[in-house]
Amino acid sequence: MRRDVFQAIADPTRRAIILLIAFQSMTPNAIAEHFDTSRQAVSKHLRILTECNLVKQEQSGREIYYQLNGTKMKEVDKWLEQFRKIWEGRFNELDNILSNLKNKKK
Amino acid sequence: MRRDVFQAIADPTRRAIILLIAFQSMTPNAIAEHFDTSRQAVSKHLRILTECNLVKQEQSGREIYYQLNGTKMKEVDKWLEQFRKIWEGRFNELDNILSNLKNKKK
DNA sequence: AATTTGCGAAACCGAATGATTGCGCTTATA
DNA sequence: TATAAGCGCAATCATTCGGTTTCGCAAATT
Repeated sequence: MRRDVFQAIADPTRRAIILLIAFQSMTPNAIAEHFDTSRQAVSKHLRILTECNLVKQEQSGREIYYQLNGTKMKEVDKWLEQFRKIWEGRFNELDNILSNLKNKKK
Repeated sequence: MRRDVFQAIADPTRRAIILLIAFQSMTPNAIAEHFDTSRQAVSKHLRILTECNLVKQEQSGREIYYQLNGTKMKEVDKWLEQFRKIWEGRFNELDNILSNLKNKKK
């Protein structure tokens, strides 16, 4: 069973849950109310999110509050960092320079 | 068939392919040499990456060079942006302040 | 002209995924 | 104390996923 952040955020419902509890921890029931699936389905998502440390839980009586572990999200950002140079246009600029040189040659 | 960036980068092989062609476009055969899977399997991955616009192709005779579309990666970054505040520690600092207040009360 | 090379598409297969349903446990409420 | 509420877990099921194998086609090579 693969359990990494990338697989966790692949599911749209899971991304919605992450967003939902990002700034306020919530119980499974409260989360489930925001979607048209069962509480058990949400519970399963929360288990996956917990298993890859994207989410922490805090028990309070019979209720369990789930909270986002923001730090873990950094992993995705770290991976993305490798490509940031590309989309920030530096490589496009390089392309332009090369094209210009080509054109001058003609 | 869901075809979005998040689902595309969920697979580790696909992430490796993305990294591989990020700075130099490559043919399916050349890519396949870097993994222990068949060219056809790589082709399937490239199809998925193409379908969600993460990858562009350029034909040259019978060879097809695949190239990363860096811009598309921005979508992930954009989604991540929502959480950046959290892991950058501002919320953790808030937590610390609250804990300190609690301790002082005791 | 015959053969090899590079490629995508289709058929197939076992494993994983996401959802539902039924269950049992613990905690709160009547 | 009996009942209800909140939760996780296990079984089940249809669907998707990632891989291989086989095939056909166009472009190179001989």
